[in-house]
Amino acid sequence: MSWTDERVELLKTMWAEGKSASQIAKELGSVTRNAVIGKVHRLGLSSRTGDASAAAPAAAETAAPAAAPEKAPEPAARVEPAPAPEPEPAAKPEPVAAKPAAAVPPPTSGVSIGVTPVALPGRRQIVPAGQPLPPQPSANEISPEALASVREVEKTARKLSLMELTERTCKWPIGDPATEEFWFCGLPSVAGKPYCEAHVSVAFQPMQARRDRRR
DNA sequence: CCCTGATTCGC
DNA sequence: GCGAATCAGG
Repeated sequence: MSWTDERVELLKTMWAEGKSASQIAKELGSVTRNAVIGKVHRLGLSSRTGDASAAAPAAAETAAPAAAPEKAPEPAARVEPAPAPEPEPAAKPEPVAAKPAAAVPPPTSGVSIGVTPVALPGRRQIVPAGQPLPPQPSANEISPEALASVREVEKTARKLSLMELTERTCKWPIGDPATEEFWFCGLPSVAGKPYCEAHVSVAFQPMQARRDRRR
């Protein structure tokens, strides 16, 4: 495929929104990030001046490709890009589940039939900061053995922050989101899944096994 | 290692 | 004009 007018327009838009060359390449398809960068330069919009308002959302997109604000009205042309508000997990009142909506809860689609996601840690409802924490995966949902083995694996977690998550890192939350003791597993994720081997095994369980364990 | 954008240069 | 290869950096 080549640089049709529409594709160029898309490129311009996305670039202005602050998306990375690789993201743009992925969305356009049939082009590499190199091609995108090359085009960007030839178009002379490399300095990314058009509009800095959307620069921040782009970062979050790496971890949560779900939905990002497409455009925000910018009153006046800003010369300096607005500094990106850095989401500090422990400082943010919001629960983890609010942001990586696509990351934390197990995917409801793309999962093979007969397998169902189990209750996850941070995901209940909106829990105000300072409130009692949502329980970690409870023992009645996950077998003691599996739980123990996961705890072991978690000792080797990479302890990534929200911003450090990529498509290939395990997005399982570990610890208390309201404190410094919070991070994401970060170990290599299983291809196509949001979690590493260990966490996939607790997140996705055969319906049969799960039913049998219920009280 | 994962990723970023910038540059070069043969096509 | 195009984009792979490469560079420089986080």
